[in-house]
Parts: sequence; structure tokens; C-alpha cells
Amino acid sequence: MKYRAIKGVRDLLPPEVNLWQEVESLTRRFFASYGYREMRPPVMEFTEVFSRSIGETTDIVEKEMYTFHDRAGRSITLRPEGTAPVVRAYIQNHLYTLPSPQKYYYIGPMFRYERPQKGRLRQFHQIGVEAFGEKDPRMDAEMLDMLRGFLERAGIEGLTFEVNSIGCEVCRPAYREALLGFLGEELGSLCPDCLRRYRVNPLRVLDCKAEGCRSLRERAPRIGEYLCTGCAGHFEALRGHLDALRIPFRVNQAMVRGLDYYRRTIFEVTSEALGSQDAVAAGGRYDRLVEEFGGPPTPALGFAIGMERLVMLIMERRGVKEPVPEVYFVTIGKEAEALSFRLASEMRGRGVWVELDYSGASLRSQLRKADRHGARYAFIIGEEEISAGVVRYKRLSDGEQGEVRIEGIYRFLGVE
RNA sequence: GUGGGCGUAGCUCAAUGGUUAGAGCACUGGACUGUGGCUCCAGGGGUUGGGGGUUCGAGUCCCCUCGCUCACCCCA
Repeated sequence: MKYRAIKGVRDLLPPEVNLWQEVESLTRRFFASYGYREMRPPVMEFTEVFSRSIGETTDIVEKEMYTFHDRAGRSITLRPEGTAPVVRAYIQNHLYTLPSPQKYYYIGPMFRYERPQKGRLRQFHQIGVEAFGEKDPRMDAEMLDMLRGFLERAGIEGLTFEVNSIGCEVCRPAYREALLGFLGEELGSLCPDCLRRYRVNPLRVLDCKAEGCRSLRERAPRIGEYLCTGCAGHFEALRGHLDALRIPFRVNQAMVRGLDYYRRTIFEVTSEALGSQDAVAAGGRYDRLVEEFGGPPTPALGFAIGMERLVMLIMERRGVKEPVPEVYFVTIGKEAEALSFRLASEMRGRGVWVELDYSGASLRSQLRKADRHGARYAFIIGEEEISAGVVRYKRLSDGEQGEVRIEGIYRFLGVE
């Protein structure tokens, strides 16, 4: 084989692609009732759009971005996530002049240079939503409600909803200091990975799977105790609203986000059926990002759903059904071939899926092909049928056959 | 970036260091001249991922390399 696809990307083929189409159409229908409209930002941006928002020291920016220089020497990056481009577009197109809140969704590919594994690709796809201009915690709850409803409608079960508040620029530094102080006394019992986390992103130590670090977590200071009154009140209200909407959730004080722009609410939806990369969807608030991008102060929040992971879960639950042709023409003789050629064109024009056989092979061979294609009906035409002005139909599921006049084909098929 | 597992026909897999690398499924045709599925028969299809080495002899053993996959890391 001369060429292969690049590592970590894949071809999306039928019948799986049918499932993707279903998911996309559910997205459009379902999100619309929450007032979300589609936005289609480009798949590439100036590199700073990502490095300034996601955080210079995050893994994504440090080692996972597809970055290159265009012919004018500018640094361009294939989007590793969707929020930053949408925020950029929100500001550039003055969408903040429209009545708040402004709610948008997008569907499309993201790119991260990582080692592929189950549920993790270098080109993957997200359904993302962003809502701008509303700080009320009911907006957070509304968004989780939409996410919950969407996943339910997609037919997925056994999901865990976790929420947390990581505070704001006022209270988070205080917690960070407290945690650093605590961990500084315990460096001896940290695993090698956590020694690195201690320097880079200490909050992540709480998330460690190693035995020693886990027991440390019990005694570590908790973010909940360090939230300022604003953040604490916001979080408490959110929990109340989630209860009111009967959204089952768990508070996970160890939950951390990998992107720097998050403030206050963060959340994650996971499934045990996914393997090690178990997050189906995740998101949170980013109340300062619009301002940092040069827009007016605008509270905002959003989430993204991993489409590959979502489709994996749906496939596991109900598989994929392959659509089949309605009619497969089987002909004997030139005259019959010509007739079926014309008929097929007309039928297709009326929306019937018709397949033709150009092989000129034996009747049995043509019928076998009709069967292999999974067609519902074989339409058989030979000299007898032509002189009688009929087609002979054979229902492939049970072999029942008979004749139908050519004018009566559509009624026979239940078309119109 | 690190570690484990696996690379033989389109797919799933056999083959103790020893003939010309096989089977099932799939594909094409026939048995069955205008009736599919079931059965039987036949046919096409291979650089055993690639390179080097050991050996009288390598799909099999050794080294390198590439790919896939799972996990770590990180995340959707």
C-alpha cells in the first residue's frame, strides 16, 4: 500500500456515518429549543488565540498544537478546542451588541498532537456550545439541563455528572497558596508525576490515581472552604437549581480543568463504558475571557461533547442499522434493460432508492446481487412482462412475488 | 514523550526451525438456460509490515525499523 492516513486520524465510513448524521440532526433540533444557533468558525486561527486563552503552560499549548507558519510568516494553529475561536468571533463580529444572552453551538473537527488511544484521536470532533452575557447560576443549570436532555435523547445511560467550583481570580490564588503550603510539607509522599504537577499545576495532584497521593487528598485543604462569598453563593445557588431540575449530580472537589480560562463552575460527564478516556462532555464558566480578548466584560460559559466518544456509546447500546435499496432491477434482454433504465431514473426522481444491474449476467446472478445488496424488492422485467405492460416483483425477505402494472408502481411501493 | 500487546489473503485466524504458507468468511462463476438466501464444486487473491543477521534451511530465533492497539501522561 502506497499511502496511509496520518496517525491518529481516521476515515469515517458508512454505516457509522449514518449515526453521525443522526447525532448532528438531533443536535440542531434539540439545541434550538434552548435558543442556540449555529456558528461555524474557521478550523485555524492565529496561534495567540489559543496560547493566550488556554494557558501558555498547559499541555495543549506546550506540546499538543498543530502550529505552522503560513507563507507570510505568521504563526497559525489548527484549533485544539472550540471556545477560543467562538469568543474571538463573538468580539470580532460585535455580537455583544445583540440582546443577551447570545447562545451558539458548533460542530466540527479539533486537532491535538497526542498519542492516540481508545477515545483519543489527533483529529477528533466536538459539539460545543457557548452562552454569552449571563452570570446568573440558573444559566449554568440551564446548560447542564440541556446537556442532560441531549444525552438522554441520544439514548445513552449510565452517565455520571460531576460539578465543582474552582473559584475566581480572587479566591483561587488563596486556595492555591494553601494547597502549595500543604503539599510542600508532603513532597516525600508524592509520586514522581505529582512532583511535576506540584510545580506546574498543583490542583491536579488531587486528581492523581497513585495510592499515596490519594490518601494525601483526604487531609488536603478543600477548594470549597476557600471560595469567596460571591463564588460560594454562585455554587450554592447552582446546586439548588440542579436539584430543582432533578439533575442528578455529584460535587467533586478534586475535579480540575486543563484550560486556564475557567472560573467558578466546571463540570464533567463521564461514562464507565468508555475506557480510560472516560469524559463524554465537559465545560464550565469563563467569565473573564471575553474581556481578556479585548471585548466588553461579559460573563460566559460553555461545554463540548466528544463526538467519537458519544457515537461509541450509542453504537454499544443499539448498533447501527444499514439503509437498503427499495428496488433492484433484474432484466432479461435489451428491451428490458432500456425500460428499467428509464423507469429507474423516474423513480429516483421521486425519491425511491433504486439500483440497476448493468452486468447483463444471468437472472440468478442478478437476483443474487439484489439479495447481497439487501434490496427490499427485486423488480424483474423480461419479454413476458414487457408485452403485458407489467413488472414482476419479488419481495426478497420472504420470496413472495406477483405482477404490478407499470402505472401502479408508486402505489405498490407506497409512494405518495 | 514513556511502557505493554499485536503485525500471515479483503476480514477473522492456523502453520514443532524442515516440501510449493493453509482454513473459514467474503468475492467471481458453475451445478440450477426466467428466480436470490441453503448445499456442493471450481476459481481469483500473499513481498508472512520493511530491512539486516543466525542457520544447510526462517512466517517461526536475534537486532533495527515502521505500523496498529491499549495504558501512562493529558483530555472531548
